[in-house]
Amino acid sequence: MSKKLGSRRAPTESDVAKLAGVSQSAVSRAYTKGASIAQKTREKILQAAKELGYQPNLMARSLATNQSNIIALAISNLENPFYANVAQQLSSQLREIGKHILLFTSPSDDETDPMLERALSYQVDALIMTATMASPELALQCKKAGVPIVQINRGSKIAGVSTVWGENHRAGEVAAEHLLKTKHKKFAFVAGSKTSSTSQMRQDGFIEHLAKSGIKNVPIEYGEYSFSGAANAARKLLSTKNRPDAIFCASDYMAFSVLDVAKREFNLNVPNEVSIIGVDDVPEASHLAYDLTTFSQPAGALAKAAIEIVEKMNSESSRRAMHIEVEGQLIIRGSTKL
Amino acid sequence: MSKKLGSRRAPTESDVAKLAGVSQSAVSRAYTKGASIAQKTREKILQAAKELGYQPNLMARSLATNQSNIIALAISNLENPFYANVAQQLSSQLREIGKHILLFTSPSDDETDPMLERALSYQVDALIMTATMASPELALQCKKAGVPIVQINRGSKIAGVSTVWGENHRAGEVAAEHLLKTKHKKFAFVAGSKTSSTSQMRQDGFIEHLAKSGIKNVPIEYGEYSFSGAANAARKLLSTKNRPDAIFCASDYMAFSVLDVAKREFNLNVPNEVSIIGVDDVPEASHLAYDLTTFSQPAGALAKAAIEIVEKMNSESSRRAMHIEVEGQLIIRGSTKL
DNA sequence: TGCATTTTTGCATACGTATGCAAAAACTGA
DNA sequence: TCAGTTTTTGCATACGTATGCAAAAATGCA
Repeated sequence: MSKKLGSRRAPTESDVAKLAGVSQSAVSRAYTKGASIAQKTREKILQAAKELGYQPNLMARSLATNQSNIIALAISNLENPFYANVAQQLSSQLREIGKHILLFTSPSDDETDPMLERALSYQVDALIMTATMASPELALQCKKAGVPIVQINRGSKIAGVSTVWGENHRAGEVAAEHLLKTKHKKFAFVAGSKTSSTSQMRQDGFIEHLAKSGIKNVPIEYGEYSFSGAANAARKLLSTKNRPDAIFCASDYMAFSVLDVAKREFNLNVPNEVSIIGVDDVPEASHLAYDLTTFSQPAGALAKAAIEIVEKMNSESSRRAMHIEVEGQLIIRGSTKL
Repeated sequence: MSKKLGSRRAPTESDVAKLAGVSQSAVSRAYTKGASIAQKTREKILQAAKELGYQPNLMARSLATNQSNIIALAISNLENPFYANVAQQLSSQLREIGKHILLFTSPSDDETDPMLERALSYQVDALIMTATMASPELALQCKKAGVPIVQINRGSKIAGVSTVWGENHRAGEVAAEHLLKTKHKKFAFVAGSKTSSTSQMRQDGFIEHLAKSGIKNVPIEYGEYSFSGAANAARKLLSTKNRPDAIFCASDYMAFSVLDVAKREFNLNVPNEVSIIGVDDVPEASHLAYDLTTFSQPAGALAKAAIEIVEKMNSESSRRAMHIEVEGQLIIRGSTKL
């Protein structure tokens, strides 16, 4: 019947100003930390604002200040609990400093997503990427726009891209060391994807450490970081005549799949017939169904480091990329024999 | 050394206009679907834009049009794979229509989050909530601002709040029916939280259907939708002298925990000594470690329904809340005996 | 009290895009 | 070719907030 029933536009600073009997700029200053405004005036304004239910229009603010308090998060796969966990951590840590996440999920791992350039349209303060890689063009655009890029858990050869990661090389070493110490003989590795530097480093640490003890020709299969891919890798590894008694997986998520296959399809006793180690220590790893030995990669610490970088680069409008390595440790559970 | 090395501001429509030899408004029209502009002019403009690497400033656009193409997603717990899945679905479906998600994670389930009011500051086009409830005040604010609220998988008694959910009551009925048909005798229910209408409906369906067969006094424990909460619930249920041989859980996530406890702590054979049914059919439910019988609640369909509502309400600037129920089905796996 | 200093205030304008309106240009048909 | 019609264009202004600058008010000090 009526045209815009009740949808009067939201109150603005001018409305508040009128009610409080001051100018619009005064209202603006009342909300700006450290602005020059008398205490009494501010109170009067906040009172008026409350009365009207005023909420600042962050789009307008962003336009004026050229920063949005929005951070773009590119994530490939929320189903992988590790990344879900990182997202959760980022979100809750960012909310404490008044920033929010604009979510970009990309269809597949490890590909560069053209959609990401649109993120820049939102004037985001930074771009945090997990398990996706920045394309050189994107990096260039971001550089031009002064938007820092931080990659969590992926390396980058592109200058100007910051990185945060766990102790990947050491994860491999420590896994190898522990498996050697516990008298395993035949080793195998389930890698992520061929292009993943993270997976590569874990692999290097593992293989190199084994080599020191004279162990060569460790079989490697690619699980592509997916559940089904890892299952296939496990099937290949476990059906060879020379079946491994120790499998190191480049991620917990894949390790779960390998565990499933070993136990249910091959009827193997874990850990007595085959031990399995993952990397990440996602919450599920401690669930009794998996009870997975794993090298931890704490999502909270990764998130914290990424945010630190973003804040620093934004406040100093610095262009120099930063790199932070976050410590992990081996968590011994029931999927490896003693 | 120099002040703002290379951080020239991003090109604007005016820059493009100058290069293309047209007015700023022409550039704007070149990007506006259905605007009045000659084909040749548009091409000239797009060419110039490409040359400059121009990206529209969505903040400015939002300010002018009063809509942002951003949808706020409030989610309590990304660790619960069901919600991670819903988020993933929403994100990928929204990207197809050029919209994006601003993520709000709240610390705890089922609480209303004061931070959410800030979402309105971003001029979001809609607010989608999963496993969190809109407070009446928030609903009022949204109504004033013309921002539709859609709750996924939670009921709401607040007028004007739309809802999307699975067949909760039927889930309980079907679970009860299947357990009866397969000769179970002693039943139990692991509920979510006391305030969750979803849990309540599943419970009602379950209890009522059992009552029809003369089964009364079904024990109920609250798992609070958390892994540890469900573990405690399972411990209580399984340590009674009259131990149940069939447990229905209000979510897969809790069912996993119950499975863990039954198998590892009580050394029970699942399904021969106790059968377990969940609700959701998250991807993990099909993993061999759990192999969980469950009543499905398809995340993709829920997301689709939610988006449908948002689009409809926005295009018609309608105020009438909508309610959609999405069909599910019982997926029989190895956690229930035949 | 009067002058110098500091604090607070309002004015004016900028941020980048969208759009109503009128002017200009491009068509149409005879 | 010309008048009438339609399409395309530019001008001007609006959206809501931030901020440099100068005016005004408040404060300090003698």
